[in-house]
Amino acid sequence: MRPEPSKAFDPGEWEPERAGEALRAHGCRVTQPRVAVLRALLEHGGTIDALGLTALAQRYEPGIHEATVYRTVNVLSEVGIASHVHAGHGPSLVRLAGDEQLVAVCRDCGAIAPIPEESVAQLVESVEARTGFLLEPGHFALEGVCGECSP
Amino acid sequence: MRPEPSKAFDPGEWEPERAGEALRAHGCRVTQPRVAVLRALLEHGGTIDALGLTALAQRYEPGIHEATVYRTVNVLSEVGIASHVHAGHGPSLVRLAGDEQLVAVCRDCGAIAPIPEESVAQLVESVEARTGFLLEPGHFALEGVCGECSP
DNA sequence: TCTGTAATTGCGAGCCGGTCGCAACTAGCG
DNA sequence: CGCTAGTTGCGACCGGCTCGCAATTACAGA
Repeated sequence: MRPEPSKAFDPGEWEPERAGEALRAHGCRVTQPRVAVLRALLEHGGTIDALGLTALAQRYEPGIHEATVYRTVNVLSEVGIASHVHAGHGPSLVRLAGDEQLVAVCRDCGAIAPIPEESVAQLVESVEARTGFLLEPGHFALEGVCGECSP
Repeated sequence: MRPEPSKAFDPGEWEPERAGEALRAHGCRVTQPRVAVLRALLEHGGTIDALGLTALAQRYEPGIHEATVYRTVNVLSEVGIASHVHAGHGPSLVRLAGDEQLVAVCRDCGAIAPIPEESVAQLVESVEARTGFLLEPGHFALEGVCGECSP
């Protein structure tokens, strides 16, 4: 799910150990559920919704509760390890910091496609030049219909 | 989308009578609740959420139910009279067709800026060519920081 | 290593925007 | 004017997410 080898995110970036330090540095405890969520994010390596993330995290922490995943994601965001993306419709998405990228979500099937870096740069630049707005492409998603869902 | 991007939207465009024709042309009935919602949209003249729209519509059709407003908005969208926008968290917004444009919302002050038509076209084209995704600008909003909120 | 204690978790209830099924109502054709 | 299928009102329901609370647990300090 991660087609950009050039600017590729290095998963080692947030190996549990380093992430643990980041957490402690913010006065947060390093708990098993949190590590499980982190590992799930590392394993998945891309953008994922809370439900999927919970499912993945179950592998490392079988009893982990959905609410805990939500809380953990918030903590990870505050600490700068992860960030959440609000997709127009449907659930919001999570990904590791450093893997931030503008994505498009299919309104019919929910498929997620990364937007080519070049198109993003073009947009950001052009919008800033003309409106003064500095877009934050990592924090929102575009909506549309994917190739498979459109006739 | 409509041919006149430079000019402001003319509310007269969707006077109940013309809207009625559009509805009938799609095999839909012109009912009092629908007219009430339409008048509320005309009266308000901008983007509004379903709750606010319901409140406004009550003036013309006192007993109108929230579910009816949602359904009506969907119908109006299908017929091309209105469209809905997803902006970040919170409820989605409705506006009259013709008032459509991709907008950016400032994450700090909530300011809304229209994105230049040209930048949008560029983005849509480039994304479609490279990912097969057909974006639907006007149905979602971009997020960023406006000129005044960023130093 | 053991202990105290405050952060964290699991759990279920709850909130909120939005949708659905169904019986009653009504637009509008004939 | 009567028929009938599209609509409405209503309440139950759904999915995403948050909250309150008792039980659990990380980890600083003894």
